[in-house]
Order: sequence, then structure tokens, then C-alpha cells
Amino acid sequence: MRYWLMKSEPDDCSIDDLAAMPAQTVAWYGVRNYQARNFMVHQMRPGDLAFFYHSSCSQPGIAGIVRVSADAAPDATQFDPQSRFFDDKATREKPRWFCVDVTFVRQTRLVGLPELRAHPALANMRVLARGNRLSITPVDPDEWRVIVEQILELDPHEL
DNA sequence: GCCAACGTTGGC
DNA sequence: GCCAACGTTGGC
Repeated sequence: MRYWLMKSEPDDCSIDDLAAMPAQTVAWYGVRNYQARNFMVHQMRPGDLAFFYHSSCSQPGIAGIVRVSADAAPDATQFDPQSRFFDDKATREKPRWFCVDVTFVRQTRLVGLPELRAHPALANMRVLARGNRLSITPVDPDEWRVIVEQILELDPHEL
């Protein structure tokens, strides 16, 4: 199993919003970047864990933990002309965009960027890299452990 | 609102 | 297949 970091704009879907959804589960719709899409299609599997990251907001940072709960399936918003994610080059026979389902695991205190940057063990995290824009990034198992056990002081076996 | 970084588009 | 122009992301 793998670990991930998934960005969401809290104005769109915050960790609280996810916790309030039916079955506390949401399809990760709206990804329109091939690298992020390919992670979902080729590498993310049910059971993988991910940090839920709030981006483009006043308090960017890790806000919770989620679990991948379904394999990638076509993203319905690409077919919907009313959606801001509509893609006229996509067809139902040949979808371009896919999304996994993620399910709420728990909320965490907010771990902001300065706190992440303060840990030498996290120096290589993609989300901390200059100019990083990728909305889904792999997280190293060692980095996962540092954040869960040392920063959040959680028991990883309870996730 | 600024601006650096990056991805995509499209002419050649 | 190159690359300039453009649009978007996202922290500050």
C-alpha cells in the first residue's frame, strides 16, 4: 500500500465537508492534470492512506487523513456541460479523466507549511518544493511516519 | 493582488 | 518536434 497527499480547496470541499457527506465518502472529481490522473489510475488502490491538504486558503496545510476507498472510475463532471470541469474532448466511450473515491478517516490539527519545513526528514516532500502545483503527490513511507507519529503524535495502527 | 513556476496549446 | 504565448496554480 502507498501513501499520498491530496490537495483540496476548503471553500470547495474541506475535511469538515467530507466528514459530513453520505458515507463520509467523495469521488475526487475535477483533477485535470495528467500526472495526477495517472497516479489515480495506475497507482492508487483501495486501502491507501492520504493526507487531506487544504490549499489556496488562509491556512494551507494538512487538515486530516483519508483512505482511498474505490479504484479510479470515469469522472462524471467531464461529461456535464454545466460543470466547470466539462471537457468537450471527452466521450463516454473514451473518457479522459478519472477519479478514485476517498473516505474520511479523521480530522487532525492543522499542520502548516512552516511546521513541515521545520523537519529535516521532510525536506524532500513534493508539496514543499518550489513551484509545486501537483494536486496529488506520493508521500514516502518514512515521511508519512514522521508526520503521523512525531508531528501529529498519532498511533499509526489506529488509522 | 502579485508573481514565480509549471502545463498546455498551437503555429511553424 | 520546437518553442513562444497563454492560462492556471498557489503561497505570500
